[in-house]
Amino acid sequence: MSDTDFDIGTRLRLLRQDRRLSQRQLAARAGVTNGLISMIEQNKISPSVANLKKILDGLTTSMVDFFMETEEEPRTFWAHDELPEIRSATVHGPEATAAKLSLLRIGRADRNSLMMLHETYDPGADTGETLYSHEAEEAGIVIEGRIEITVGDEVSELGPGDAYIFDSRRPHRFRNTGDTRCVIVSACTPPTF
Amino acid sequence: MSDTDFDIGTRLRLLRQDRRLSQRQLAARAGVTNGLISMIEQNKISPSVANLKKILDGLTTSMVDFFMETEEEPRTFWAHDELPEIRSATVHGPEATAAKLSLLRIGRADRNSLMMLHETYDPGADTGETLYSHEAEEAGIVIEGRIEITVGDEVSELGPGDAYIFDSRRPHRFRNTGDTRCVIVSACTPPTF
DNA sequence: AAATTCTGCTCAATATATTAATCACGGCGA
DNA sequence: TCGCCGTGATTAATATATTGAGCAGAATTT
Repeated sequence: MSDTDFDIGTRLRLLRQDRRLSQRQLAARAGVTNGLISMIEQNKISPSVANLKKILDGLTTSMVDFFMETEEEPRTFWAHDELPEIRSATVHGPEATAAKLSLLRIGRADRNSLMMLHETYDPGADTGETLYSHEAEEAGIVIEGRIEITVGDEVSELGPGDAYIFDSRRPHRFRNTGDTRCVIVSACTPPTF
Repeated sequence: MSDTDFDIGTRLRLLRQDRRLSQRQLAARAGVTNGLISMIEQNKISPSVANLKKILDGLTTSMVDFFMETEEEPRTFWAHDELPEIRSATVHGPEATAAKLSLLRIGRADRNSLMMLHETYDPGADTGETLYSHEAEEAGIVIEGRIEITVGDEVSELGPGDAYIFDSRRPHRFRNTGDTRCVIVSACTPPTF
């Protein structure tokens, strides 16, 4: 809820009004219906990129230009709920209970040479064996709860204040085997995942 | 068919493979299903911008960066079927017969100070009264067929070789009243529509 | 080899976007 | 005031995207 809904609607509306076009006029140019444009401008729907492109063509604007202004400029400070979530998927555990895993990202692969994550593991959450990525190192420290971490053939359960550091190419897995949620703060460099 | 379908699929696939992620891994990160990613990579569907954003977040890539490489660099030459179409909508005439109007664009408002159009009016096609846009001038010459042009209170029917030039702020309308299609080549500056 | 676990792709069911038509509101002219 | 045409918003019907499960093939392990 923090990231997926950036305001396409008003951006489009402003652009259209700048061109002095009504929704119907733009619709005719783009080859879509006016209702669609109305919905989009109210952020009631998320248009397909194909249709968005049609509309932008009608405004003689490119995708890049459109998202350029939507795009946030390089920032320094972020409120917690502004942090983009990477793994929002609900991982289904072996039991019926679905375990959740949340990764909030600080820094971006294409802008920074360092990336941090605020990781929250609900009881039962499990990353599964992950691939070895490019040359990278990652480290972290447990803030709250307990977590079982496997790196290569080493296994350890860490609690608040405990920490880890390893080469990302070694296969690794994080599992919350307890019944209380676990919070970790980690960092990696370079942020190539 | 020339413009709306730029190749998002392979661009996404390349990006994913560069990150050494499988479709499922990426899907988990993005919070969507692997099937969806498969479809998108094959260009079988056009994803919603919301879902594309989710996926790009999973790849720690921004919309701008994504479309940047999709974007064509400044070009000089264009094949006819590469020209982007502005007004692809089928305008329904008063009769049951739907009249078509096609505008192919040469040059872009955000890059050029001059824009040209290759306009094709099927029999019955009609632009309707258009708004007066910003300060601009437009001119054109008829290549094929005949067209009735209204500018302000002046009306004239032009044939092959005939031409026009006027201030865009004056209300204007183009109508093909004949039974054969009409082709016009026009130019305007600045291209603010 | 057989079993296991990947990979990406496909299909029916479902959710969502898109259309086409209509609505209510406001401005404008008779 | 009445009707007419413009605007943007809304609705039910339709088309499309998305899900969730299952498929076959390739690579690894036993």
